[in-house]
Amino acid sequence: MPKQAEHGGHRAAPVHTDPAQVSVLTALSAVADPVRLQLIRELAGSADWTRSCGSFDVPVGKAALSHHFAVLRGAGLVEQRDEGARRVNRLRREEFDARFPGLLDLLLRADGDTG
Amino acid sequence: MPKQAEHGGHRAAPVHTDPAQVSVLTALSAVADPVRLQLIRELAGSADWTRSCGSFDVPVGKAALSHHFAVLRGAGLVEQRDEGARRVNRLRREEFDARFPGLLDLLLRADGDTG
DNA sequence: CCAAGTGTTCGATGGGCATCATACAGTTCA
DNA sequence: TGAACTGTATGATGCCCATCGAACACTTGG
Repeated sequence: MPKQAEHGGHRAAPVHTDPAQVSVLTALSAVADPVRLQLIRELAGSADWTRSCGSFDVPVGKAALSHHFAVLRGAGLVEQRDEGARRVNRLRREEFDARFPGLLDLLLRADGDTG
Repeated sequence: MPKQAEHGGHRAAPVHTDPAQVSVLTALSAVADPVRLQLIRELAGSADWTRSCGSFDVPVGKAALSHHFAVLRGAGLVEQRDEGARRVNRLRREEFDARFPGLLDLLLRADGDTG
């Protein structure tokens, strides 16, 4: 039978930050990076909990990728959950938008230019 | 009589960038800095063309300050005009807001925390 | 005409961050 | 059980950027 992550599981759960207690500067710095911007946009185009970390088309190695997701978590932008061997993601739309109204919309609508 | 900056003046006019052709990443990077954020906020609290570059209460030398204003110009956030020996500033509220709706409001309203 | 004030430019410096390669820890499946 | 896969942790590296000091250009007022 597939293991169900009983009694917490053996893996270290990802540390999350409540968007409510994220500073403006932290949020802006998190978002002012081409790779992370791409991650956010790609994530926004997918249903919640359907994208594992490795499933993003990003020109960096997996170590850097892991780092970027940590930054996004620290900015309250992304929530992660372990699902077997994979770690799946969810964009914290409403919570983040409550803290920084309009910012997420801006990133997702801004003419697609990332340069 | 006071000299009126006739026929263009001898000083190099500041180079401006139209907000309409500023990339999202450029705008975010410009704004994701504590000193520049403070400049924007202070500038937003003053009437247009009333603040010279040196009049801001910022913990950096004048060389760095000059650099920061250049970045803000390059992001389409600030317009500058020479007025005698001083260079006075104006926040390009409407133009910038037309390109990045809500971003400026976000910076100015975001709970005053800059950390 | 000279001194004081304002701002830019230049070169150098330091720190932070993005990245990588490697090693490691869990998970899945044959 | 062992090989393949997914992601994290660590140390090293390189680069970008914020900062500074100093020199320079221009303006203003004595």
